[in-house]
Amino acid sequence: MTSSLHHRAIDNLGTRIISGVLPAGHVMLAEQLEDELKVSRSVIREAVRVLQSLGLVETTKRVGIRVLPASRWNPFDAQVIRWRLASDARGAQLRSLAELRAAVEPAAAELAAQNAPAALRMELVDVARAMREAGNNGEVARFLELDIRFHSLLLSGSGNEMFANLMGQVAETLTGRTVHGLMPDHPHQAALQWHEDVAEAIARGDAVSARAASDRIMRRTMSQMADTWTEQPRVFIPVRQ
Amino acid sequence: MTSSLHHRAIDNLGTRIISGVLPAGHVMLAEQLEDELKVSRSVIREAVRVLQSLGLVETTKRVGIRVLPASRWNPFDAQVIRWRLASDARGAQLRSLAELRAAVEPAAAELAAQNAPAALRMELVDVARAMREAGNNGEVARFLELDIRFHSLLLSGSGNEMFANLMGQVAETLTGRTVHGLMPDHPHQAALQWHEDVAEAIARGDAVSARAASDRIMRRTMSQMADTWTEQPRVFIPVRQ
DNA sequence: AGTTATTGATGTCTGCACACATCGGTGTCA
DNA sequence: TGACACCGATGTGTGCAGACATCAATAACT
Repeated sequence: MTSSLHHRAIDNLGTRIISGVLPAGHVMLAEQLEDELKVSRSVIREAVRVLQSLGLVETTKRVGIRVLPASRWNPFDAQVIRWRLASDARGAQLRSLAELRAAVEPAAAELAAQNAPAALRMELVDVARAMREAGNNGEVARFLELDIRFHSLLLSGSGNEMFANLMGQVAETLTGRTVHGLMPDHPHQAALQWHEDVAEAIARGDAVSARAASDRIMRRTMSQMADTWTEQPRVFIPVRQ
Repeated sequence: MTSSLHHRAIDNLGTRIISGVLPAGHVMLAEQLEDELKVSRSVIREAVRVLQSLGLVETTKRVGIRVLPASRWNPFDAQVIRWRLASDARGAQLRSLAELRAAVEPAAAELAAQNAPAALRMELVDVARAMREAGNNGEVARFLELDIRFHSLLLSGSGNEMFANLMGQVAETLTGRTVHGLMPDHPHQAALQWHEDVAEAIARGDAVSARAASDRIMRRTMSQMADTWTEQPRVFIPVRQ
């Protein structure tokens, strides 16, 4: 299960590294981790190997297990994102995800207008119309469900597996926004209209209009959230020489 | 080193899974992999744990190690990308990366104009000017080097670690384009000008112009490459219910 | 200063006990 | 007779313990 010793060891170490409790440069010994987590060597070793593949640690003979700086972490890994969302860097992570989404969704809309399967285009139109209904009726939970489905269909319909992979993060973002009460009970008519515009443009294969409408949604979303993360420190990843 | 038994086991299995030699649904046994790769159980177990975290396999008691479909692979993992570039799906992977880059770079330019450190802005201008010089003189190798640095600085300067993480992939893309002779010895003047436009807009904090100029570069790049991957099959990732 | 020996950590291998999902047999009931 | 629920055998991953191999940082030596 997800609560095997292996997964618990990964989560324990990953949480402590990303939260900063175990800072970059900190060196640990496998043996020390064994009695700290009360597990055997194989559990520690398998966990360390996974953390290594995520860029969280590196192992050196004669030295031990060294924690790597944040610039080495794989920022696209779902688990890394989850750990960051649970840390002090939550705001910065949300901003990064929002910026990525704002960049990707209009491109995905353009591609979906060119490539999406017919069934997906039709469902997109249906979902956009259902969103208006749920939004006008103040059905918050149903609106969230439809909103997630709309944006998932959009990303999936792009035919770009990297775009599609962002479905999970988008769903978490939208859910978080609703749970934290940042969504009005009755979404703005303009936003509802733009969703329908995107769906209909994709349905008729109008890539330019699809991108434009999606871009409007994203710009509005970004400007709404901008003040949430004012003054979140930015992490600049150095350019390797 | 990277040629430890552990890494070789990961590479062996990863290559075979992503190339399709080991198809989705195929079930392997840890013991069988031991004598197939002539390594011990611990090596196999640690390798399988890593492949599991990449979404390439899942393990089930009483069943074995099952290969997962491509829709479960982590498309952002550098190793997965490398394996795909070495497989039949090379064209599709290059297209996905190009589409992602086309979506991200203009957004990165916009953010860099707002957030980049002063030193980075100045270097960006210098690099853009050096690119023109190297391009006009037909110094292909130097131009490639500067091109990589320019786009790396841009992504880094955005202050978004996800954007910055694409530096490696962009470098590989640009290098591949040059190595495969898809780049003219003397880059077009318009492209050189747009690079300077991006740099200068970022230098003066003009986010709108920076995005517009970057967008022109990306649109040109995409239209140049579009015919390279015509008829590459697209992978549609299903929306989870 | 350069070279060699030591040492201590990860890397690799192996045998064992345990947990538990699957499968097939058995018994019960309609 | 047939369908179904139960239950134990089986096989596989999971976790553990101990050993030796390997290699690089450091110390010792020339």
